[in-house]
Amino acid sequence: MLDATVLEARLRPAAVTAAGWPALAPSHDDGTSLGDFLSLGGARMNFERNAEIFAEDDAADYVYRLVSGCVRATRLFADGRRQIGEFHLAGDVFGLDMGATHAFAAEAVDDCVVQLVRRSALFARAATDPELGRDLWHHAAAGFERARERVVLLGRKTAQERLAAFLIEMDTRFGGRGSFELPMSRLDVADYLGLTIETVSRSFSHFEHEGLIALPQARRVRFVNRAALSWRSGH
Amino acid sequence: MLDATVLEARLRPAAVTAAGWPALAPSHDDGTSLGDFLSLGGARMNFERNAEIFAEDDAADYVYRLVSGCVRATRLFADGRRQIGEFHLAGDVFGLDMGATHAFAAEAVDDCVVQLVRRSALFARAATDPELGRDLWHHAAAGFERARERVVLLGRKTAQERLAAFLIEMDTRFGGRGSFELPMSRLDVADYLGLTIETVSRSFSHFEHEGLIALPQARRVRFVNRAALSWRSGH
DNA sequence: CGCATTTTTGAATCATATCAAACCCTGTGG
DNA sequence: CCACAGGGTTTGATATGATTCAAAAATGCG
Repeated sequence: MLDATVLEARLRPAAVTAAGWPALAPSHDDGTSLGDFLSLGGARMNFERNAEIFAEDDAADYVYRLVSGCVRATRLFADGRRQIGEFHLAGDVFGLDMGATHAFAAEAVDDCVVQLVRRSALFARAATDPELGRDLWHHAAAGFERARERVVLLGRKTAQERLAAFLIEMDTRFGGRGSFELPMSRLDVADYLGLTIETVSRSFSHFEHEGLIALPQARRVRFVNRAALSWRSGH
Repeated sequence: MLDATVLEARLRPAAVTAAGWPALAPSHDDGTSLGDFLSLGGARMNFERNAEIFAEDDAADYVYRLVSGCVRATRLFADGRRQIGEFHLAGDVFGLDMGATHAFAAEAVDDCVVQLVRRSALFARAATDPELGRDLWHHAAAGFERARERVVLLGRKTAQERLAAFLIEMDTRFGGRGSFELPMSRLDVADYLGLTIETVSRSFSHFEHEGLIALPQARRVRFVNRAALSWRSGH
């Protein structure tokens, strides 16, 4: 739990330049007063593996911050096809839709702890707090940039390029140590990358046989040749 | 490339065409003070068909508003693959990236008139104008929502579903009259939908033969059975 | 008109999906 | 300690939607 002192430290007054809305290093985690707003004011809730946090078309009255665990944003077709829009990891703020209802459902990939506040409270505060307003823009703009990169990935990359890009993204988000545990199943990865579970599994095996990664367990990934993997991602 | 010097050169009176921008239906544009800010303060520039407005990795110092014409946001791979991130139509604001450089290039699909202001001017104003701050959020959030829908389209829809969704999107943006002229080539459509030009052409022909659309000319589309087309889009 | 560009159509090929089955964990209970 | 069960993962064989290669037909333009 954050106390007021930690909050002060995170507000980073030095970041405000003459321009007013400086370009911050893009990151999944806002690490800004938006996150702090959620951290401090938010009620806490637990969700177990596969629990629905909110459904598509649910009223978008709350904004969420993931304290721990992993969440997937999903869109389900009538015929069973599924697309995962994004994965959220600890620290990420999600559920902040523009319309009155959520455009994607949110489900717990594993056991999750989230904090939530009313969207109206956030907007009310933003009306008087210019820094929070700037952070809201940052949050939306960062989401936009990630989504555009995914458009490129899904529109033009091969199965192996998609998986390589995914592994590098996950490594980066887990700290860039080149070794991490995936919280999601192969099926989740497939629905994130616009592929089938079999193609994802085959691509994993392919990278392992090629010596780009090691897979001590199915969900445990260790980079053996990061440069080659990065090359394979198609940049 | 568009550095400040080149910009100055291009801003000479010759480049500034005659009066008042036409009252075009704002498609993606918010129609808010963000658009107004660009409309009122912006210098005007013309670009002819296929001209580059800015390149990928160019400094993102300017924000643009399309007065007339159509612009494509493109990402080019080293091996020639291309993905179009979005099409911008009259009224749209574009080029407002979060980072220091543009993540996509912008090119004129047909002859275009754009207005532009320095991003720093926009941000400076946003620091003191809460309404403009809110509009910036709106702009980014709307872009985010569109990009997410495209993730679903590219990740899970068939070629025909993609084209149907595209035609409905274009019709909506052109006023929803069920009859419109596409400004872009089949190749542009293909690179927008993550397909090849042949597959796009075949899908057009298929819809025509099925009686869903009429194609008096290749780029002139008239809806014959909108409901069926909408159904085909996979929603 | 004649030439370049764009679009359409056809045939062959390929990457990925689909169908099917085996494998491998990990927890449970005899 | 082993048998078993169930979810998750991998692998194999085949099918298919989209791509690629090729060429004809429109379209537009000087």
